[in-house]
Amino acid sequence: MHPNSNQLSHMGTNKYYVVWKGFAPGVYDSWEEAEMQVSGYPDASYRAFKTMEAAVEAFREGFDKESLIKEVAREMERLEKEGTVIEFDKKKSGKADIPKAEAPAEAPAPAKTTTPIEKTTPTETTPPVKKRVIVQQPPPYLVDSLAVDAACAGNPGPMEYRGVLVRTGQEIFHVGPMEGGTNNIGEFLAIVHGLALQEKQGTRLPIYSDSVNAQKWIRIGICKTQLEENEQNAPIFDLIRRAESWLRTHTFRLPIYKWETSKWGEIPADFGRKKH
RNA sequence: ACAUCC
DNA sequence: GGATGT
Ligand SMILES: [Mg+2]
Ligand SMILES: [Mg+2]
Repeated sequence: MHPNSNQLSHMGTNKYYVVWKGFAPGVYDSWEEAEMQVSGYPDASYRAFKTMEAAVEAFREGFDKESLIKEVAREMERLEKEGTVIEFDKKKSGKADIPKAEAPAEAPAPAKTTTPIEKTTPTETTPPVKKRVIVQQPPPYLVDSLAVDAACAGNPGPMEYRGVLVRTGQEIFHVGPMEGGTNNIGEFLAIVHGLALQEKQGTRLPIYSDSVNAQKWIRIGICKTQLEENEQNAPIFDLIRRAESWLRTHTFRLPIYKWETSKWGEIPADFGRKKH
């Protein structure tokens, strides 16, 4: 469901758009602005509000309350259908066999409110009267960074990986699909590719990966996969050897950080094809 | 258990 | 539900 941007296109829009998860979370007063922050962002979270006050308040909550409520409602319905009895009584409960209900989903912790960011320095092209960005939270991660991720259709299965600029979502590299890889091989190769490419380009963006496993393999300089080589996946093993060799023969390194998926949502390089 | 991939 | 990994 997308807010409609067509109607009343003249004389400025009257809605306010909260972006909780997007390239630059904040409150925007035009769908065009908001859309730039959410389109192409995995699991983007955003909603339109009628007034700036409502929007700012909702943004400060740190998450989309509306969708959380709907989630909880769906869960209640599901439990009801299963015949699960939810017990709201306090400590004292003499009743013997009441099936235990799952704890209701907890509200995510509100985004940490750190110092308000200075507005992106207005250029001459910025409309002077009306600020377009009403509220802007600095994201908890480094925006000047490269995000990498891998995917495979089955594990093992056809494997691919890519890297994107966190700031813009722009894809910097994309390899595959290649037959018969594992998730972990892909996550490993993605990081090495990010390092090698940046050395070649002369850039030094820190790298985000959501794979603790791959980060460890980078540290030890070895792809410790248990997958066995065969004819089908030979090209992947070729790549692995090249990657390990690169790590051995180059001292060039960059900070590699854990992308905290549970707090920040899917890494921007995600392929967005998980179930659910 | 944690982190991922389907 | 199943696989890859520490
Ligand atoms: Mg990943
Ligand atoms: Mg992913």
